[in-house]
Amino acid sequence: MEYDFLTVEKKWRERWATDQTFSAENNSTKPSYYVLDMFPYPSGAGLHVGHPLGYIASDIYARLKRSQGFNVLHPMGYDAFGLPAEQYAIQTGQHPSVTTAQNIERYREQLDLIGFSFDWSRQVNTSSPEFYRWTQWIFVKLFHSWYNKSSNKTEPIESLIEAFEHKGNTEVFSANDPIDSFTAADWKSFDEHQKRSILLKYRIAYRAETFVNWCPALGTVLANDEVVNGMSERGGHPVEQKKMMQWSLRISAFAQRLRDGLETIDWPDSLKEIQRNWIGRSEGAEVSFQIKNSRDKIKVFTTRPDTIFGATFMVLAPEHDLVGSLTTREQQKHVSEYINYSKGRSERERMAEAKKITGAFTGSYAINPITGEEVPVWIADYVLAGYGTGAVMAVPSGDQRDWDFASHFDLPIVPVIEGQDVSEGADDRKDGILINSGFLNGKSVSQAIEEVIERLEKEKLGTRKINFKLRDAVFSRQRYWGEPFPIYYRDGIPYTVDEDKLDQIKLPEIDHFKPTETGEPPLGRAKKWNWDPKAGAIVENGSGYPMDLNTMPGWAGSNWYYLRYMMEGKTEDRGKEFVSKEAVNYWNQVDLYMGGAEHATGHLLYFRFITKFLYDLGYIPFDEPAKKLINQGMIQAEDGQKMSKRYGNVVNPDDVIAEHGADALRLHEMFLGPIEMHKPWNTKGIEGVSKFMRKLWRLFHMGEELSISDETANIAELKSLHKCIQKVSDDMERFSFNTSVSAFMVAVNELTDLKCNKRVILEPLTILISCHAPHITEELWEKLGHKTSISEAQWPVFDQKYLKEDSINYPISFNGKTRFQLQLPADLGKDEIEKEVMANEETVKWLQGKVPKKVIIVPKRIVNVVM
RNA sequence: GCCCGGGUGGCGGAAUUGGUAGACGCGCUGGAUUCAAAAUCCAGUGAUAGCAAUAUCGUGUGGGUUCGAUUCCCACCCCGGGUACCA
Repeated sequence: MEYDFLTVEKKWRERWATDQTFSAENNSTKPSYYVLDMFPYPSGAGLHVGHPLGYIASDIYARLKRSQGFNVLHPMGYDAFGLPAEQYAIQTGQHPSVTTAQNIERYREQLDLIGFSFDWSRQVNTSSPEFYRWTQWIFVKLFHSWYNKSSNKTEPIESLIEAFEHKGNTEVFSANDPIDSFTAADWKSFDEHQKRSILLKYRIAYRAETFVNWCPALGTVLANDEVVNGMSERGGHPVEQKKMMQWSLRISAFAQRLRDGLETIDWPDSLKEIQRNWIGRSEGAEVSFQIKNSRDKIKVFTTRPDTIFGATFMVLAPEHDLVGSLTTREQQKHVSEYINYSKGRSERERMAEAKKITGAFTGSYAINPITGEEVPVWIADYVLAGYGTGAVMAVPSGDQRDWDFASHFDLPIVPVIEGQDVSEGADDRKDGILINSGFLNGKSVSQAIEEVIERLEKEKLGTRKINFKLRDAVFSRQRYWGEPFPIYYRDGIPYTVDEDKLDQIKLPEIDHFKPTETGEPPLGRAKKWNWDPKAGAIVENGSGYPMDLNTMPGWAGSNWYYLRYMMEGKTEDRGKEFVSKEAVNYWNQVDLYMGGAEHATGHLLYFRFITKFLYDLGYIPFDEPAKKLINQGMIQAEDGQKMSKRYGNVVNPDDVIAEHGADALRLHEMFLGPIEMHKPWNTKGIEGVSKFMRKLWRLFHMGEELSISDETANIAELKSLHKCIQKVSDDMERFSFNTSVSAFMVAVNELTDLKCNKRVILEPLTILISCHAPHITEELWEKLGHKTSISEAQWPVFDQKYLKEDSINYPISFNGKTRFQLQLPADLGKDEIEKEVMANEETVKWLQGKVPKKVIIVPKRIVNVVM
């Protein structure tokens, strides 16, 4: 009888479900191991064969760890808030929760077919009130915290208030935007409105008017990582810069720690590099330029303070705060025309026309703090309002953009490094000897940087400064299908709903999911969306304080979901904490996190950020969420194109499973190539793994009957088995699943040739294969008479002694070319081999009495005689 | 432009530390079995020359280090990813 995968797979699918074979225990004496997948967004399209690739790999590893005696947490859930469900709702009028529930059901069916060892009892759904109640709770914590740069950690806002009460804000060193200083007495004289306005500028979750990415087509703001080439990541609509009042998270305060933390985690180098570039650290100095005949100062950031003698003009971003006061009467018209022009250019136009040089002179002059020279102040949109101070000292000899600008507007270009050629363009050399630079002449670049900064700091004209590209993350969205903010407003000041009342803040029912006629977010349509703090309840509009109308972005739930899985039981039963101390102490960090590299600057950064935040406040005992991360590649269509409903090239896993079985699908996906590689789906190849499974099945059977002997094994059989144990164990430990599949294909072929049907060989072989192909091995395991699941079987132990050989064939080569081979006993030492080689008849014949310079012996490989 | 990866048969890919390149699978060729097919099994399969043993060449290109290089170093070409007025 041939292997009947349909019947066998159905049997074990049901058995695993009823026995709850893979549910993890929080009380266990075994060591813990946490294998996590990036949970899917349940879209209407269902899964294609590319989606489960990472899940299969992590499932294999989770099964391996179980066999090795670990208590394994391997959960799954749904990242269910988001735009597609909402857009579908706008089109059809169906509530997003209805379509989301349908999609989840479909996903579950598809996932179950593949035979994953997920602990479904711990499933999470970010859009369920029981879950998002805790997302809201974390937001409340973010709101009631500030970043203390002196202790370099997050602290409760109470410690800031205490500092204000004692010393005002002059000695508080925080990661907030600069605000006016005040004394302890001032603070005490402020009313609540004033105090709260000031505190808002310090909070980790704060509301402020900033330049944000506004997408008119989606009707919402977007975070930087959700914008690709000036277009929205979702839908590809144009995005423009707009100054708006929005919630933001102060992730920039964590920039240095997010960068440093990369050194402590085992993540792919390429991914760490992407995060490093995104965080974008640069060392340099902040320098103040006094404006001539004015009290105003322009602060600039530069990484090259040594070139300050070459700074022949200044450029401000058109949005810079000082533009108004610096513009002289004569230049007024000119400047405002330019500001209007640059406002009218969309982000995309600016990118497309990057080479176009534009700008306007303000009429003012700044005084170079080192040379005392007067330099003109210009505005131009090649200087970004959002980076550094929004102003630069332009050094056209060293910076190409400054050079282009200087050439176009006929401004002076002064070389400041020996040998600099500025006739054709800027000459951006990183080392050399300074010239035309007063007291820096003759110094090297690195020396000059140090001396300028020292001088600036001594004369209080500037400071050493490290700048980061990482911007604070805009956290509010003008959408319906997301977590509502637990925030209400009194006199325009945000207040949080009390922690114990958060379960009141559920998404309100509304009749349409579009923005209101007055341009408010969809929640503006809710008839009952006011808060009564005394009653602790949502009340009819007009009878309480208005609630915030925004919702949180898609990544709000996904940045902490991994902690929720640590709690036992269904979401609604998981107690009064987002995660218990006992659970988080037992499971600790994620040991293996599997997911796509496309989340490098989004989810994977926020995930690390929120972990550091919760660590600072003492809720969790670690400040990096995942020790090891593996990025699975993408499976493309056979022509290398992306698999998508749009291109009609989707291969459905259900169809593959119906034809070849789930185990064949699993083996085949692993066999396609290294896990992290992008690769096209190959239909032909699956025949190979189907053939392999039939061979495996036949190894246990004689005709229809199970045919297993209790004889002891011979050397050849033991050698075959132990070769396989060694290779498969090594390969799986380094996540090389394609070669581990090869290894047991080799073993099955060898044992078939040896006509081996011995229990002592086949039983451990089955365990080796069980992680990759769980259904067939479970069936064989039961046929062998075992009462427990194969996932509880112990991983076989490798024994070197079975691989030892009696003799080794040494290829003998002279000057790198092989001449002949010599059979020698395997246990000879290097000296003995050399003696044998030199005494050998053929060697003597070849040497003709000459003495070789050296004889190089590489054990088991080759003997090289060098003349 | 800058920063990371990578380039091996007809194809997907092995080669873990510098040590017999091409494991394993697909495809292809020939054979066995069969009325026939499917399935299965056996043999072959980097290129060139040869009946063969064998020889020569061969890991993007050119050079270098080494007894020995897919692996290390230098220069270049090509492909993939990230990022981009970041001062």
